[in-house]
Parts: sequence; structure tokens; C-alpha cells
Amino acid sequence: MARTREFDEEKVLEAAMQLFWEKGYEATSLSDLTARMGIQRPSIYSTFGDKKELFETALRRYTTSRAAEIRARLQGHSSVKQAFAKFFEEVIAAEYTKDLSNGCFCINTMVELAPHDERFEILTREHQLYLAVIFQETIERGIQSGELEKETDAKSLAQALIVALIGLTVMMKSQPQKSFIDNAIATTLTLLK
Amino acid sequence: MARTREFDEEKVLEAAMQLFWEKGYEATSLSDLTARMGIQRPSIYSTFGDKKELFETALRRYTTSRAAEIRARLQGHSSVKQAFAKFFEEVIAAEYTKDLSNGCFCINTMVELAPHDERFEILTREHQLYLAVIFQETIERGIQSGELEKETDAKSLAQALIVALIGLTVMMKSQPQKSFIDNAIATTLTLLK
DNA sequence: ATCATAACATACCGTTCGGTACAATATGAA
DNA sequence: TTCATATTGTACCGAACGGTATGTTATGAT
Repeated sequence: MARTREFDEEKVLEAAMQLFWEKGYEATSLSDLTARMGIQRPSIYSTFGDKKELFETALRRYTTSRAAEIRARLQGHSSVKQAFAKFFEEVIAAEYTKDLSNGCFCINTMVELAPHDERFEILTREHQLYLAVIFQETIERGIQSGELEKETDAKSLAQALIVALIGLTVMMKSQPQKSFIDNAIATTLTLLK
Repeated sequence: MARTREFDEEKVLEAAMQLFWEKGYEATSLSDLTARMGIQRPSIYSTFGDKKELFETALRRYTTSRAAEIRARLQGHSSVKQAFAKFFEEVIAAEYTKDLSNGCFCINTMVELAPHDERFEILTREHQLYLAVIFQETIERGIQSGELEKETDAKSLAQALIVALIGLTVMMKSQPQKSFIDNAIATTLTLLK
């Protein structure tokens, strides 16, 4: 009964996410978005609402898929120590490999928007809490299997590892020597015992 | 021989620093700056150069005084463990006390500008490296006094604590329960032994 | 084939952006 | 007191901002 949509909503949202991830909210203009998404301005507004709604949708997409990815990676090793070591190693390698490293979209948003917009304060907090739960479950698996000490405080340890993950992700934005990060994480991971 | 300046360069720079610290680079407009600094636009340009130069000057002022403050705090306790515990505790308390917490100006800049501007990549990296040296010296003092184990790798441990400091500072922007941060830091500080 | 309708492209809205030209003002050396 | 000069306030610059009105185009149910 009417003209059919010519773009794939998933694809243009993915493009918007990449752009916001690279440049942040303020530094990304509507012109940047139309260029990258390959659609016109009114199409953005009719499909996603205004700039901030689009940003929120993009961020939700990111956090959902990122959490699933992390969960999968941690479940991919029988050894919990090895699972965390590999995971951190891959996070580090990803930043040092790609020429342009964007870090974590959620962390970027925590810094840029959470302090001035409660919606993003909540959204970013809940993502971190969810990651902490994933970490905690992994640690508990290690306790159950006997790999980790029975007395381990799984929750506190998970929270410490989340803080380390955030810290290393941010620190890498200043491109320190890789040994700095490697040392820091190796030391932190000795908490798993 | 000419009209005398009517404002205190130090004071208006301090005001600019506070504003950039609160809002970041992009989100702070020249109008915001003139309002907060209490001087007119041409005075900013003739005294500090353009917006980015002013930002850099403000950030340098921040990092210098912040490093001196941290060094002093860590030297203020004979016990190294207690020095770090108190220091982290104060960082946490500062964020939960003030209604508007700005976190760390340097960390904010690492996230917003370092990935897109080499000048700030270098500036922020060197600040973190300097803080790591301060941490390392403190840890070495603890080794020397016998408070910490002789085998302690002071450098790696210092780097791990810097990563934790960054992580907690960023994490607090999402206003998690205080117990999350307290647990994480308590666990991380068990690395001091 | 007609036509109501939704997506399209274009062109524009008022506002705000970073930055500056310019004239008025105040100063101290002469 | 005069005058060269640096600082001030105002008013403006073109460009870019987020957002929208409007007319054109393509669609599928009738």
C-alpha cells in the first residue's frame, strides 16, 4: 500500500553504532551519521527518533552483543584461570593490533554521558553489573571444580576484575608500552588462586 | 604605556579547568567559557590562544597539581599499606560525597581526545606513567622498611594499582553501589603483602 | 489503472558554534 | 597633557549544528 523501505534497519544501526563508538556522542554530527549510514536525515528521524534516541539504541545493541560475546569466551575454556588470562590477553591484543582502537563503547559513554544523563548512568551501570555477574559465575565454576580455593570471595573478586578491565581499556587509549598493561594484568590475575 | 589587564590569569585558568573538567572539551562552548571565566572572548584568545590551547593549558595545570597532591598523600603515612588504603578510600569518598563528581580530568581526556589527537595521547600517557612511578617509589619504601615482602615486583604492582585506580574512577561515573567499589578495591589491595 | 500511503531526496529552519574585526577605553612613558 | 599601546566590550563573520517542512517517487491493495 506504500513505498517499501530501501535500507536494512539492522545494517544502518550497526553503522551508526560504529560511528558513535569511534567519535562519541557530541563529536558525531547528523551529517556524519547520514554519510556513514547511507540514508537521509528524515529516514533517521522516522526510524530511530532523534540523535540521542539513536545513540541509546546503538548502545543497547552494543552492550547486549558484547555481554553475550564475553560470556561465550569465558565458557570456552575448562580452566577458569586460563579463561580469564586468554580473555584479558585478547582484549589487549585487539587494541594493539587495530590501527584505530575504540576501546569499549559502554565505557566511553560512561565517561561522556553518564555524569550528565541519568538514562546513561543507569544503562552503563547495569551493563557493568551484568558483566560482574558473568565474571562471578565463572569464578564460582572454578571454585566448584577445585581449581580455585574454596575460601575465594567470588563476588568481590569478580568486581575487582571488572575494575581492572575498565582500567586497562581506558589506559590503552593513551597507547602505553604493552609491557605496562601486561605487567598490570599479570599481577592482577594472581588474585585468582 | 598601555591599559593594564583587569583579570587574574591564574584565576580564570582555574575556572576554565573546572569547566572543561565538568563538561569535557566538545561539550564546552566559548560562551560557557566566557561566562565561567568572567572575561570576554578576545581576552581568552589573546591570553591563551584558541579553545584547544586553552584546554591543553588547563589540563597541564591539572596533571601537575594532581601528581603533587597524590605524592604528598602517599608520603603522609609511615605504613605503605595504610597509605594506599587511605588514598583509595579518599578517592572513593570524594566521588560519593560531592553531588556532581567529575572523576579525573586526565582520565576524561584520555577517553575523549587521546584516541584522536596525539598531543593528548602523549600528555595523558605521561601523567599515568608519572603516577606509576610515584606508586612504585611508595611500594619500594614498603619493601625497604620490611612492611612488604622482599620479592615484591614493585613496578608491576604499581602498574596494577594504576589500572585499578583508573578503573574505579571510571566505574564510579555510573554510580554503582558503594559496596561494589569497596569490595573491588579491598580485593585489589590484597596484592600488597 | 487508480489512489491512498509511506519512504524518498532536497532544501530549508532558527540556533549555536569557534573565531575575529573594530572601535572605545584606560594606562604609563614622554 | 599628550600619545602610543594594550585591553576591553560589542557586534559580527561564515560555517556547522540538530531538526523539519515539503514535494516527489514508488508501492500494493482495490
